[in-house]
Amino acid sequence: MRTSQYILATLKETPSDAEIVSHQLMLRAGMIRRVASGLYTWLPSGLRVLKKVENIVREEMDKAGAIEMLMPIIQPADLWEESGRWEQFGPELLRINDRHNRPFALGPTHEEVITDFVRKEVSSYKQLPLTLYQVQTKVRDEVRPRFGVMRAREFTMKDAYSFHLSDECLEKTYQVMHTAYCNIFERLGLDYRPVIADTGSIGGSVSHEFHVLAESGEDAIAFSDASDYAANIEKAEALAPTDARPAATKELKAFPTPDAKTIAELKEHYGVKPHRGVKTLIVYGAPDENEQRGLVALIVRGDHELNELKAEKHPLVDSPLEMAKEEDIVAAIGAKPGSLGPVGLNMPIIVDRTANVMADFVAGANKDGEHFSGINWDRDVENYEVADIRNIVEGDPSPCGQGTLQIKRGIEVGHIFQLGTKYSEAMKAGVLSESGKNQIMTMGCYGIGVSRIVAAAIEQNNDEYGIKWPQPIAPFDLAIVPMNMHKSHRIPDIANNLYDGLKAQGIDVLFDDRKERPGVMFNDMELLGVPYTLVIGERNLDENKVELKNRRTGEKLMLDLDTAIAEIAALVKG
RNA sequence: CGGCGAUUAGCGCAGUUUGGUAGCGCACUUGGUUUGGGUCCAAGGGGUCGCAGGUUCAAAUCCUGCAUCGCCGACCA
Repeated sequence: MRTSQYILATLKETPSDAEIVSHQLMLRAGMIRRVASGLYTWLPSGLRVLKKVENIVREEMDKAGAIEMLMPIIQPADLWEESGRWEQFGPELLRINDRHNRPFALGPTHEEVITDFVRKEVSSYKQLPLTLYQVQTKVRDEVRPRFGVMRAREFTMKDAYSFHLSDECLEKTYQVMHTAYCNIFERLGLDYRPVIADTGSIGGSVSHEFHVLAESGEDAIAFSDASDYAANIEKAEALAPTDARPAATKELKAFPTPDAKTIAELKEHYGVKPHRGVKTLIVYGAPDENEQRGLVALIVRGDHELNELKAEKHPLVDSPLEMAKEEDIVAAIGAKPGSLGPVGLNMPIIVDRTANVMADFVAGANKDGEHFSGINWDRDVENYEVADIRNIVEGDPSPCGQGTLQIKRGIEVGHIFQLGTKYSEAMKAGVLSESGKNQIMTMGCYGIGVSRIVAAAIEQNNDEYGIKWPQPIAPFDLAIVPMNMHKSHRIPDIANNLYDGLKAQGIDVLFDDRKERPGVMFNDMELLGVPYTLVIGERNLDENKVELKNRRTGEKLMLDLDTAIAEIAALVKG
């Protein structure tokens, strides 16, 4: 490609609404432009990267035995009603009506369509197991799109679905896909981790997320410092403390706290250290046989956070978890939030494991402007349950039994699930088994955020000059930058010959043939992150040399003009 | 969905307090100059100042409504 016939579209200034470095650099390097909130046009340079990522994903999927197909973005509402997700999905599912006023959804994912396809086309156990995939545009009407293509409303995703007769067979394919995912992120040249994850709205049992590690990541991941255990923070178990609860030494005593409604204020005005008190959170309980929801109290140590996901999995708690409204709390307890505690509380109480080993602690007195000190479990609070309902914190023991936990941030770029029969059962997707009986298939699903990988790769590979692409996904392998070509007799011929020769070697070359000053060209190529720059100037031609610069290492190599093509080809492809 | 802020040329911004003919830098066009790391000089093109209404002799500027975009929050009692 010649820059004179290309649209480089680099910017000197950073558009003001770009927050994180990948978004800024994608705009500045001329990869994307915003069309509306969360909607982007991919410019040629951006598309080149996107395609390279896509192709690596494709090659590894094919190697893993998955078969590519393509499903529509627009999907009929009936399929979503069948799976129950038409109601369940919420406003993130973008819904449209056609000219006959029939309802459709723009697909945020394709479980319904693929399950419908397979139940119609696959009828015998002999056709299983089967893994199908596509690389396609997904639509999710995000509450808050941000960070450019990182959280866009329209994005490119690779989604694969596997179908099996048994859970054992599903587990086998799941492992194959897990390995394929690791291969993909290795080939992309990214620092990543597979982590144990929650299954969320997609459903199912076993699940792993693949995270690219980056400070700007939206997810927190807990790692063991002594094993390869890694889990999404929302999923990491907080083990029960090994220390036994100390004996009670203090009497239960009320004290006035008119200025304290929060743990922080309690510390500031009354000197109560957060880890010596507990937080009492009131949520709605699971509905009873009359569909009535009572209240449930959740208690965690003052310096800990409630883990919503863990709490809503408790049978007493309604799912999804919902914090009680203030008027319901006042009606049931007689005190407002800020003065609540477990003593004399007339509702089910769930106590976090760590809060359960506290003695002589502080909590609200269930009377506005009053707290108790010297509270002790069993003596002052009799009926309660103990469960793991808090987020882990750095330094907690690892659930794997080895080492302590550390927390890092990551960008979720892949997520794989053992779905089980959630969709196949709802949509009656079965095949005839060996014994001639209809049997519901068990399913797996495997997603990779292709466009998000592009942004994540930049988060991990940039410097003050711009992007530093890993070779396999760079928009171009090499840029030819001639010095003052229009003033030279021999440079145009030599540059053109090198350009043709390198292209013939299958190398993606960007030939900067603009009539620009050298500095402009160097800056643009560095911003765009092209891994190698081949500089052709009179100075070195006198010795029959050209200069090859490595974007990542800054290393400069002087190449002999006659052997340059072969040497570059070996470097780029090796 | 709640709070805050922004909206003036393709991009980055000033002008709004105190109403009086729309500005700067970058980018773009033309000519010259320069040429191994974002040259310099000169001349140009480009705007219904987000939209609608109001006040006024006069509105980018004041008032009202709306839209769009962004940030923060959406359990932390």
